[in-house]
Amino acid sequence: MVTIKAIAERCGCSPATVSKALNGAPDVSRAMTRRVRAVAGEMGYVPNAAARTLKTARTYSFGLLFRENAKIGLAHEFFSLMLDGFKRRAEELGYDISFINRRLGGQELTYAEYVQYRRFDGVAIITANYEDPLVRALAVCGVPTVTVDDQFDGCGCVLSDNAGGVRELVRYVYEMGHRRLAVLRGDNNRVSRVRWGAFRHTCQELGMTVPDEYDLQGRFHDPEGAGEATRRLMALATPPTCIFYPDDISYLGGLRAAEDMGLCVPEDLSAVGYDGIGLVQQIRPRLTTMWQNADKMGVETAEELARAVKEGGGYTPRQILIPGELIKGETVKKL
Amino acid sequence: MVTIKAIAERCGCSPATVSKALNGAPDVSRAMTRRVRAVAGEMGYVPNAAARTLKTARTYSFGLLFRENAKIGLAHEFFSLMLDGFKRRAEELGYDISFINRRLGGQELTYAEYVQYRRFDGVAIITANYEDPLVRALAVCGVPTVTVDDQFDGCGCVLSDNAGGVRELVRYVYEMGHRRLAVLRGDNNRVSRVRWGAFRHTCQELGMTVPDEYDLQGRFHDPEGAGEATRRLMALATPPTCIFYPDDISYLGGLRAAEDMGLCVPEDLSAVGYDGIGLVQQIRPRLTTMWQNADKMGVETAEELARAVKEGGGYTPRQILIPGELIKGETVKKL
DNA sequence: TGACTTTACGAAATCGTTTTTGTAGGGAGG
DNA sequence: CCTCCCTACAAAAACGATTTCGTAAAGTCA
Repeated sequence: MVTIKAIAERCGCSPATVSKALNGAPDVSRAMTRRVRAVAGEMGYVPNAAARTLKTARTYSFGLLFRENAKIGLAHEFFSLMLDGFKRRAEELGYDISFINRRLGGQELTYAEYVQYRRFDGVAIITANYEDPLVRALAVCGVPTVTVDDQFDGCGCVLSDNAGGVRELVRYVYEMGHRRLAVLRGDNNRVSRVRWGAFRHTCQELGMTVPDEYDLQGRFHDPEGAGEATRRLMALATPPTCIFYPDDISYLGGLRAAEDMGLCVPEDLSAVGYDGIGLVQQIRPRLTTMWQNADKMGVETAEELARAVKEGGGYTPRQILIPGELIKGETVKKL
Repeated sequence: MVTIKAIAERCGCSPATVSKALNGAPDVSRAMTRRVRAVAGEMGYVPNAAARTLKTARTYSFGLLFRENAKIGLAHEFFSLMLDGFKRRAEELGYDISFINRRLGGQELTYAEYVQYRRFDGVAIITANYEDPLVRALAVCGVPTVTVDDQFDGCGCVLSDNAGGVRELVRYVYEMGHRRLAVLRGDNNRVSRVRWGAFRHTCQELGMTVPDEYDLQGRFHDPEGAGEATRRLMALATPPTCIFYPDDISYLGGLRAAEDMGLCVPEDLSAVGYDGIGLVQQIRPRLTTMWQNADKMGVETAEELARAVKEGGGYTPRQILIPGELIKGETVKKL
């Protein structure tokens, strides 16, 4: 491992000068700078991150808590794309990414302790169980933090415009002539509550009442549950004309259940999803859904976090709302 | 930030003793060890990774090159699950994960240089463009490395049993009575070549000849291309009875194309995929395909890498073959 | 009791940088 | 000529841990 000291010897100067030359300090002559850099290059010098961090207390890396304890972790296109965007933009901004862990040697740390151990410049929480005390403790432990899908004091946050998305979906379905809308809710978390609130509110605005039997508690990414719910809804004396599924994947379960009952989408039953999963758009009938700009959410997370790091104590957290985009597919029939 | 020195003062002992007590060195009395640990606990001491690494030259972290420059990066269930398995197992084994980057300050490094900069204990290359000289240079730069889907000198590697998988698929289709099999190949890389070779070989074994017009060059994860190929195949004077798609996602394009031509799967056309994507299994007709154990591939990658690190110079690279599992769906008709 | 070993701790060097504080030497200005 | 101020470099002190070596004190044994 070639060090700064080795370069100094070869150049006949001091390690201090080498360091400054490599970092482009102003108090090194142009000639010396050139010489040092040339020698460093030909000796194959690569700095040592640990030494640099020890001295400067900066790591230029972000700690990432990603879908911690989620049923579906990476294996969901929406979150994968978000991570992709986050990583790409963070690297462009000069930060690299490490996963936050809880293990150190034999013992178990809290997230906050691990972050302190690694001296991350910032922390991104890309969806987690925000009820978890350990997660809450991490968010407020003093290290610049940006969360996705929920909001904490002092932290920036990036949110999908769920209320706006649902409103647009409901209005579209209404304009297509539907008046009997059923909704299957996702897990009982913030996102789900916001969407449900927007659904009820928009229905009311448009003069539609949602009977209790049209309003079912379900889960995200649960095709089986969605199938079951669909069977119940379509067995009602007056079934809904359109079902709002919590997400595109759940819709697939609904579709299967409907087909099993001999019902065709959209002829006998209209349906909308949420997410805009690319893979689901490949299948027929093309799903009408609200596409979420996952990549942009990831990108904004990185940018906001970089901002928080740069501004330090003077940082005022922002709340960034990312709009979706209505995909008018083939699953909502004109009545 | 509470340091070892602060603890030492509070305990009335030297930093050396604190360090040794915390690390459970044998030459510290039980009483002192207890005292130091208690004080460290109540002062909220967390070690400093940078200082430790600087001194010990170990990081206990793996660098990860993941789907670098791939069209579909994280957003593919197969690779996501692999990453999930890798991360989980690596953490269990005491390593944490950082993405390999190429940026350092203003300048651009090679992968190998970045790995040296961060002093990773090991490197996992979870699929990359292995033709890329930078990737090849990384694999042989001296740091313990495990690759997925390709093999390099001195590196461990984890491979999906593509040959076995294809063989099993072909045999199954043969047993179902099919004799006119067409194949759409994926991108021209190692995986694709292995699969194609196994396809040709098994067909020959079973006494089937594959005419040129049944053997098409395509790409992975390309529904549009697969649709186009399907149209060409089904427009032939004697079309195939079964199409082998390069993967489950491509199959979706084929299915759409077939439906557009008024053909039903599997009544008019049988089809098999590859991967066993969970989402695709949700749609009807259920795809017959070869499920790849992505999670296990990730797990084995972590274990092999940990082994390589532990054994150091004495490590003899192993090649780990992960078998898949035939999913008998509904897309291959009994003839 | 004297010699030797063991136990338990401390001093100090070290890892590779960065950064502060000097300090020569040369040029400018009076 | 003297002073002052740049410029360009060096010396040395950090950063926070680990680790080697040394050494008192205590224990062991003949």
